[in-house]
Parts: sequence; structure tokens; C-alpha cells
Amino acid sequence: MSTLKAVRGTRDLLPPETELWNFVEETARRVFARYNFGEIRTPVFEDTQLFARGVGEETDIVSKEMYTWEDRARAQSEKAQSLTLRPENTAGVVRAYIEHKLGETGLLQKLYYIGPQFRRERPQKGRYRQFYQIGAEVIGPPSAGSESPLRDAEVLEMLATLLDELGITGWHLEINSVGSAMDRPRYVAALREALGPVKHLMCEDNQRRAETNPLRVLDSKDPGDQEIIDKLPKIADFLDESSKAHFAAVCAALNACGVPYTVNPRLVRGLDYYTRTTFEFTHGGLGAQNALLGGGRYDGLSEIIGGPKAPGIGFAMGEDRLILTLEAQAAARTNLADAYVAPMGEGLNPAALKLARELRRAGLRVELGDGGFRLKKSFEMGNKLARKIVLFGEDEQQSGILTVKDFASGEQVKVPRADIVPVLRK
RNA sequence: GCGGCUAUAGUUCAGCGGCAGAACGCCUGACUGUGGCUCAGGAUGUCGUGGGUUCGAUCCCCACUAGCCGCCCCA
Repeated sequence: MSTLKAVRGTRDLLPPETELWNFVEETARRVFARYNFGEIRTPVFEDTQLFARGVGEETDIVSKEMYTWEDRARAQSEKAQSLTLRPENTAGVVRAYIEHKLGETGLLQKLYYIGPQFRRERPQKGRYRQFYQIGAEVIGPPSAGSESPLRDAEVLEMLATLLDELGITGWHLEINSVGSAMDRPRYVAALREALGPVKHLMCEDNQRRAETNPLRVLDSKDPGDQEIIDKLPKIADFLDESSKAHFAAVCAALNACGVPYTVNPRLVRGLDYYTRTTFEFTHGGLGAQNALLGGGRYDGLSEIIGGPKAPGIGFAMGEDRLILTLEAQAAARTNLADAYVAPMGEGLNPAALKLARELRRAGLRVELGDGGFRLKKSFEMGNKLARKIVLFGEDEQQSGILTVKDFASGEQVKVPRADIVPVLRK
């Protein structure tokens, strides 16, 4: 019988790597808090219809990458419900916004989430079937200013700050506008028209895209097709006046606060709900999966899933990939305990636990050895696990004077038990 | 979903149709209340799983599974 393993595309996160995950999440929470975002936690599974309608029936995510199953009907009168593990979190947040009538507050809702998402894709480095995203959404009624380009710029500025505080160097921001819900169909129609006579000259993939999703032709990497792509209509020429002004205002605000970016007229996003501003932060050294995070504005999403008019903008950051770049950038951090308490003799174990308890209650990070170890072994273990060792033998117990040795300096001192905490803290 | 590469000790990897190897790590001792460095010794294992070829397979062949890389797509 084969041994049980984590299923394909899932994995365990173990120390010390989890230290890095906590660092990322704590940093994100700290930064979001400064912008007055609050945390939202939505269920990991939802009615399949939410994603089908919200994300778009025709997207790959919905058509072939979802974990979907029929829930059991509890009674004969009840129909089995189709449920799906969330492939992304924006639809869930907007559903919660509608369900709890958050628009009725008249205020902008600024919500962030941190949690697992699920897509049934072929696993690769930085791409897992259970993956983790950190994201945030700014959503609200138009009267609260939810359509303002200032919101877009503020979110982008916040992300630049977050990446800086995470210590990510060399990130790159690309932005674009895909126009309003009215502009986009006009542009897609023009694209189809322009592609008609030339698509047979392009690679197989692009011929297929020209049919199924012409927008995707734009970010094709095929070198032979670049010349044709460059001559295709630009979406910027199809934006109405208000979309143009909106995008210009986003850029102006970014310029004002010195956040570097480039406008990429080919940046289209895969999800159907995006309108106007779209953006992506990328990082080299991630191979083909070079996007650290992406997002955009979704002025019509709430209405698509049956809610009130509630324009919004948000992003999702791939935490797995972020960790990869951090690991590549920084040497693995060692996490030594402050002290290794070494009882010398099994009879001293209970008293050693009491000592360790006192030190831990004082806030120290403490490893506790075992009186069954020989002294040499205590030192070997202590040297691997902690910065200092505290010897606790008969002498020490009776005299109340503890022996402390610093592994780095080799210095050894005798310290009265009452004074030990500051010595260990050094 | 498609293509390529890979799978051997705790880890990183070498290797060969005929008893399974190295380095690091681990254990023991030199050193019985003193770690790191050094030296001497020791144990590593269903060679991913299942079939096939063969006197004999860890090695060759097939399938499966998993990982990595790329494609599709996407954060």
C-alpha cells in the first residue's frame, strides 16, 4: 500500500518557511491598517453560480479550472446545490457586500482578505492548486466616491508601499485602461475586424485567440507576430471622454507621489469583470509566472451578480510567488531561541520546567532540554537551538546561582536567578 | 489539457545488466560539568509505484504517479 501524500498541487508549509509567511501577512495587515482597511473573511466555497456569473462563463477559470461538486440534497424536496471552491476572492467579497447591504451605509467599504484559493491547474513552481492570495477591494456607492480615480491611485500607491516594506526590490508596475463597459465591446469588435484579414499570418495560438478572445492576442509573446500586433487598433483610441479623463487622473496622481509605472496598452486582464483601470506588478526571476499581483477596476461586477450599482477597484497578490521572490532575495533566516535550559539529571526536570516557565512568561523564547542528556549533548543541542545555554544542576538549584554561557562569544557567567532575564535578553 | 526533462540515504547528487556510492547531516568515541574546530569509527536505502525483457533489472522497455521547465491560461 502506497503511503499517503499531500495531493497533487498542494503542499505543507513547515517552519522555518512559515516564519516568512507570517512576516508577509503581518506586513500586509500593518500596511492595510494604515490605509484604514478592515479584514473580511468569506467562505472558501460558494454557490457555483457566483463564479460563473461574476468571473465569466467563458474564462478558463470557470470553464475548466474550478473544483465543483454537487452537494447532497438533505430532503427529497430540496435540489442538490452546485458548490465550488473559490478560485479567487473578489466575487465572494462583492457577494458579501451585497448580502449585508453594505452600500446602505453610504460609505466606501475598504476590505482586505488573506486566504487560500483553489484552481485545478497543472502545478508548476509558484503555481499550486491550493494557493494563497492577499487582496483588497475598495467598493461602494458612487455617492461615496467609489468611481474616483483617486481610489485607483491610492490603491496603487499602497501596493508600492507594501512591496517596499516587504523588502521586494526590482518590482515593476504596468497600468492600462480597458475602458467602460460600453467602450470594451466596441474595441473588441474593431479588433476582430482588424484581425480578420491578417490572422492567418499569425501563429496557431493567436489564430485561435483571434476567434475566442481577441484581447488576448495583444499580450502574445510570439516574436513573429509582434509586427502585426503593433499595427492593431489601440484601446486608448476607443475610450470615451470620461474613461480617458479617468485614466489621465490616475496617472497624474501617481506622478504626484512618485510611484514609477509604465503604461502598457496591451495589458488586458483575463477576467470579464474588469473595466477602466487594470494593472499588474511584475518581478523578474519568477520565470513564466512573473506576475506578483494584478487587479483593476470592476464598476459593473455588483450589478452582474444582482446587486446595486457599486463600482470598485481591487487587487490580488499571489502569496506563494511573493514568498519565492523573498526566499530568492534573502538568505534563510535562522530562528534561534534566546535560551536553552539544560537540567543536569532527570530528577531536576520538574524544577527545570518551572524555570523555563518563568523565562517564557517573561517573554523569552526558550528551549527546554532533558536531564537524561549528558552534558556534552546538552551543549550540542543548545548550540543548535539557542543563542545561550542555562545550566541547571544540583549546585545551581541549591545556590540559586545559574550558569549562563553565550555560544557566540564563548563567555560564561554566574548569574543569580532573580537577575537572569536581562542577561538572557542581551 | 499539451510538450520536454527528472525520480537512488534525512538533504544535495554520482553511479552500474551481477553484494548500493560520495558529500553534508545524523550516531558513538577521543573529551564522565562544557558546544563550535579537528581526528577515529558507525548506521543510512522496498534505488517513486506496477508490469515486461533477462539466468539475473536500481540500470533496458512500457504504463502509472509525482516534481521541475515550457505551452495554454492566469494572480
